Amino acid sequence: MSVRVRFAPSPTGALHIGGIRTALYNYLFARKHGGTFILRIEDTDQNRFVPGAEEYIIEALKWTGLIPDEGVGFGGDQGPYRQSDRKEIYEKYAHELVAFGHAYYAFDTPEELDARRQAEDNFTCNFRTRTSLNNSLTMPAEATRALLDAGAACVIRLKVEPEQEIHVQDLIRGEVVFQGSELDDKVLLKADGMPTYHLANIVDDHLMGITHVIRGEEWLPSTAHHVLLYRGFGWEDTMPQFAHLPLILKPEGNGKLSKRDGSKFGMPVFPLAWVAKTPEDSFPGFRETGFLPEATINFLALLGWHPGGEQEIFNLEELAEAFSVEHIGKSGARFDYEKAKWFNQRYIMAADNAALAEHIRPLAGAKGYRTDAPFLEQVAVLMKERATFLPDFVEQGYYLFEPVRAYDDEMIRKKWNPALQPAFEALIEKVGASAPFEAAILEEEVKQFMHDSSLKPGDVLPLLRLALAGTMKGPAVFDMAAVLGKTETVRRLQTALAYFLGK
RNA sequence: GGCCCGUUCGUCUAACGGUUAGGACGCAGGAUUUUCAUUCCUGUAACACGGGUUCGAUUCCCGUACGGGCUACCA
Repeated sequence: MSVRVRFAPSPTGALHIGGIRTALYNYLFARKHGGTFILRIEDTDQNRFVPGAEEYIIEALKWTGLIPDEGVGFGGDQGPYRQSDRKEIYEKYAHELVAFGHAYYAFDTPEELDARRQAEDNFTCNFRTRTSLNNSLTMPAEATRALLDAGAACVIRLKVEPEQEIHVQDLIRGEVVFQGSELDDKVLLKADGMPTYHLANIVDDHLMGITHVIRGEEWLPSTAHHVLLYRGFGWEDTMPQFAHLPLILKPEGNGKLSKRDGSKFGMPVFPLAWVAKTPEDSFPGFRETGFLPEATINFLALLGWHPGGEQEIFNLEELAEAFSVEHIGKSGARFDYEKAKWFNQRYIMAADNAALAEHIRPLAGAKGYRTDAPFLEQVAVLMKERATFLPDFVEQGYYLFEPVRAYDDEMIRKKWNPALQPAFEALIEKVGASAPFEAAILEEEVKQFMHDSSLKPGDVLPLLRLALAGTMKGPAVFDMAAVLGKTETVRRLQTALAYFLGK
């Protein structure tokens, strides 16, 4: 049987970076086994629905290159893939489960249950308490019928039998055992007619032929209920295999990575920016911070998984080839932003100049800079070994696009000397006469000039660099000069000389 | 509180009874580059603790501690 896996997020807001990792592992598993990767939208909670969240999820998957084979926005013949479009299906199955004797109608209102929770410690709906609640188990059949016919608000709950052990074979954790007596009677169908996660999940996974459920560890405790549902429906023989992923933890301190950590540590924890009504609720993503999607994926893949061996850099195909559930770690992985930056730097360095130029174009355009490909490719060549993020090309390397904004006065004080003026003027003349204006030739000429005028490289080169870039950081001086062109180079030398003299 | 899961350098991890416990990030030092970065060397640092099992435990079992998750008509 061919592998079918699904990524099933809820459109309750921006998709967390941990969600992307879950999608990634599902994607890799599907690719590895020649299977199918499905996107299913789990929007059964109408109260938590957030407009734009579904679009965000789809865009995030597209950005990272984790393209589903089937799903909302991606076609497929096992749909609909949005749970709110499948409401009647769940209702039918829920009632069927009641008929089978594995579920029951419960008429207790949320308020009544809350009252019991207040009054009793550890109150929960289970085999013990259901005998003292209002449901089709405790009420005469006619009374239940009457309430149902009258349209009384009610939910359908799973009837968990206490005298049983539920064994879950987890691909990552091995066998996990739960006692039936410890499990609560989970709501399957809510009063509004919508299913809960538990019901919808099992019905959809079964109907969609899902073979492996790869999801976050937070689902491990409820997996026992899920097994009971498969059993109740008589689907246990085709029940998918489970793999519960370790969570992504905060960079420091306790707990799992949260939205707050993003602003707290000044780093993205979402793939894409989220634009909300207020700035406080908006935040940038990996994309806007200037991460390459390939680097983001590589970083995420290794957060909780490693194939063994000493390779660190993997593209998507290599990841899919190397992927195996057995190598997924069991413990939570701390989000290591330094490592994420390292990956990005590596990917920028290794990137094709033309591709980098395309990434730089919108950033340059936003600042009103030149955006022609030949020029941007030259910028890429000069800056790629110095950039951690994409915006670094136009921010750190701004002087390649516009005149020097500020000079490093400290350095000028060290290197400039009024006695140098004649030599500097002669140098400007020399540079202005250089042709063709190329880095290697220019370098040769300037070296000859230094030799002829008995000047040391340390006397001249730093000043040249200061004149062109204003700072001591940056690409080789002659490379910069070549990219700037003769006219601009000479202009900057003159401007700088005037500035030096004014000091 | 109850249930479930976990625990190797600061961080991500390798190891699947016998290793000088390996790699990567970070950090520190050095070389190259008369800038920065890159590159290349070197160094730093870990088997949570206590019992077993075994000729031998980081590795298997039990317990403790610590961490995490779940405990909604949320997913």
